[in-house]
Amino acid sequence: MAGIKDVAKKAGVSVSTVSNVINGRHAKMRVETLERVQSAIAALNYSPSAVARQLQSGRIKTLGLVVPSVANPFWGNVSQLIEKEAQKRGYQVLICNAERDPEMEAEYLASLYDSSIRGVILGSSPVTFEHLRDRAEQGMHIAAFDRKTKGAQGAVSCSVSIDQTLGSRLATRHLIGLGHKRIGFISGPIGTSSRTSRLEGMRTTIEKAGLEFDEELAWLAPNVIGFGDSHAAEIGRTGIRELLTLDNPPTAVFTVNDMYAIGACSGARELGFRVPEDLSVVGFDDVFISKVMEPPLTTVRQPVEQMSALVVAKLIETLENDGAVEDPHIELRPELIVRSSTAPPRSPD
Amino acid sequence: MAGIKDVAKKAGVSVSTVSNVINGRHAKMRVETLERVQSAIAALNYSPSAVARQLQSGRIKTLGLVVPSVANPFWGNVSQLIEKEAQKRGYQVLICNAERDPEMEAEYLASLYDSSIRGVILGSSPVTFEHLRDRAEQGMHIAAFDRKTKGAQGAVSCSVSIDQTLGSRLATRHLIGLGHKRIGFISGPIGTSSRTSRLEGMRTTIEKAGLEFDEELAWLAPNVIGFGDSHAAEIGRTGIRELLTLDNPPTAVFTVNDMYAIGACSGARELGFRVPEDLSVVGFDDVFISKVMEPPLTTVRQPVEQMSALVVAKLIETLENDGAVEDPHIELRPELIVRSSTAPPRSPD
DNA sequence: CTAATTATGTGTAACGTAACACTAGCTCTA
DNA sequence: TAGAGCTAGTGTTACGTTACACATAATTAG
Repeated sequence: MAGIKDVAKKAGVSVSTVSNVINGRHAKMRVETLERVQSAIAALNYSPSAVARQLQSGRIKTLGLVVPSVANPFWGNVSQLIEKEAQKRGYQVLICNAERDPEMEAEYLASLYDSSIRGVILGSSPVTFEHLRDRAEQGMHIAAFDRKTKGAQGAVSCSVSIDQTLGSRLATRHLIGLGHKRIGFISGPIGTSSRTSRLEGMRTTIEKAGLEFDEELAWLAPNVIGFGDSHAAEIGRTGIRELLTLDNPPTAVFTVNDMYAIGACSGARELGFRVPEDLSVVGFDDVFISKVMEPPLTTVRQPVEQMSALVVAKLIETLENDGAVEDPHIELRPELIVRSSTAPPRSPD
Repeated sequence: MAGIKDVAKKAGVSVSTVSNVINGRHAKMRVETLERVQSAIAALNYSPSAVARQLQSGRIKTLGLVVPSVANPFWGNVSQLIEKEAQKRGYQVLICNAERDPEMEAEYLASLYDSSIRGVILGSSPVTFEHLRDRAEQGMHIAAFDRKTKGAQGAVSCSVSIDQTLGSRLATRHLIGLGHKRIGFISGPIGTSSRTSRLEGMRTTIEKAGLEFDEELAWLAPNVIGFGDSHAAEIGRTGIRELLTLDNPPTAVFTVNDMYAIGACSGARELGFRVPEDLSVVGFDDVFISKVMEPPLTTVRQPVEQMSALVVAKLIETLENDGAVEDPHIELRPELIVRSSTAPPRSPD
């Protein structure tokens, strides 16, 4: 309740002086005055209003973070890493769960914009950035996480991602190397850039190996509202059930993230399939649960710590140099982590 | 960049008129004027500054949410539910990962306070609220989630929790009913209200059953920095390893949350113990993974949807009536979900 | 025809802070 | 002793909005 004026009155100085004290500009100030101001601050339990400061200065040290949902452990983890990283640099983070819904994303961006936030990390890798282009033109800087910039020219200021195609190539090669010939693919409603790339990588790897890619084995979740990242495991379960009840079911499956993989393992077991004896499963992300689940999951690891550190660094650099950053688009390499959810197929044809 | 003045100039009206348009007060306005203003707004791509509004009005429709870490799926899920619930009521949510560190909690509260936020949901159930009392006295309203109010008088405005003791009673009784006599307990560094209650509930239930509670079987994680909620499964793994290598190991274990339980299952398997044949495991929370893991986890469910809806309702009510709410402290009942991680002990003594 | 009333806005002071240009009083120097 | 230079501050404006009291013109009532 107490404002800078109250402090000034109490200390018998001008508001400017109080402002100087607050902001550490007491170099040429008599200690006596300094102390009087300080004790007035303490007495009134005064702390400056962040809102007023923002209005005055124009800039806020807050970043927006738009993710599908923090209920998904992958994004929960990433959110935490990003928040920590931003904090190191004196920035706050405002987390938005947009459920991969372009409309919600646009609304969140609008709301962030109105709050004077000009830097946003976007974690949902939508195929198109059209719904965000307006904001970009209004001066928001958007950093894409987990997504290449192709098709987002102009809208995206910087990006950090992994080589998605390499990731699925690693997974697919591993399965082919084990002797699998019919490999399934499970994804949410395709419609994100990273997922499309992962499917593409798998397809070409299979074909390059001289095998046939059966489109029937690529299962894409229907795009049902409220059936998104918060219920990822459910999607995996549904997907594997459909694949395994096919006339000619796959002997292995590659899922677009670990949550789907966990659900797939569960769904397979319900149908009497053992993992990995009857079905090999490869996930993506290397969420911490993958290591402790049964069986421990073979998966493609994304270097999320590094990625998080890089996006916030790049975004802040963009913000503080108003758009001018060298090397704004970074692509890292994923890594295959082989654990126990994959094995040679039971009966090689 | 464009402010209300620019719009006013462009439309040839006063700022007041523009303000009236923005806020829907165009009842007694000529349509012609209204349209002129609207097209000026559209032309300049104007949207009002939330910051300026806040400064002027004093109130912000934003709630703080302090959780241990959204990287923990339980809190990730709760955060999402709370955000959604708040949104329904026109409020935003600012999520803070405080790692159960009282110092970080106090800092976050300070930062929220400076941003004019006066309503905070606290999800870490600290034993004491001393570090937050100052803020409460400055006029912040704190809602405790997952924590009873005992010992927090004055600091906490409202609370929603479950009957923690009942929860652990249900879990313990279930294990005793299966024939277990040596039941272990795994927790993070005790030091949260909910954890203390859960241990107490277990202890008294065991004693009431005429069994002896062996203090050696209550394993509490050391309080290591950076070894908190983000690495919960690791803690469970470490804990069970110590318990199972005891001279007289337990035949069952009750963990303070599902993440620990998952880690415990993993750690047990590493030592050659099968779940549930050689070791029964009961978790707490009923995180979504519990259902799909192998074996599906027996656990105590917290009605998180209901709890989330209730905290935000109570907190907003508190805020809008400035402290006066009827029935501010709500306690719900947890529920035991029996799945496949529990079974009778292998060799009854 | 005058006064009251209605319709349609307008002008200005807040909100709490920071930046910037300013000043009163003193000390030094040539 | 005039003026330059320093010390230790001060006064005012601006940031973008809303609230509230006020103004002007047209319409209506008696």
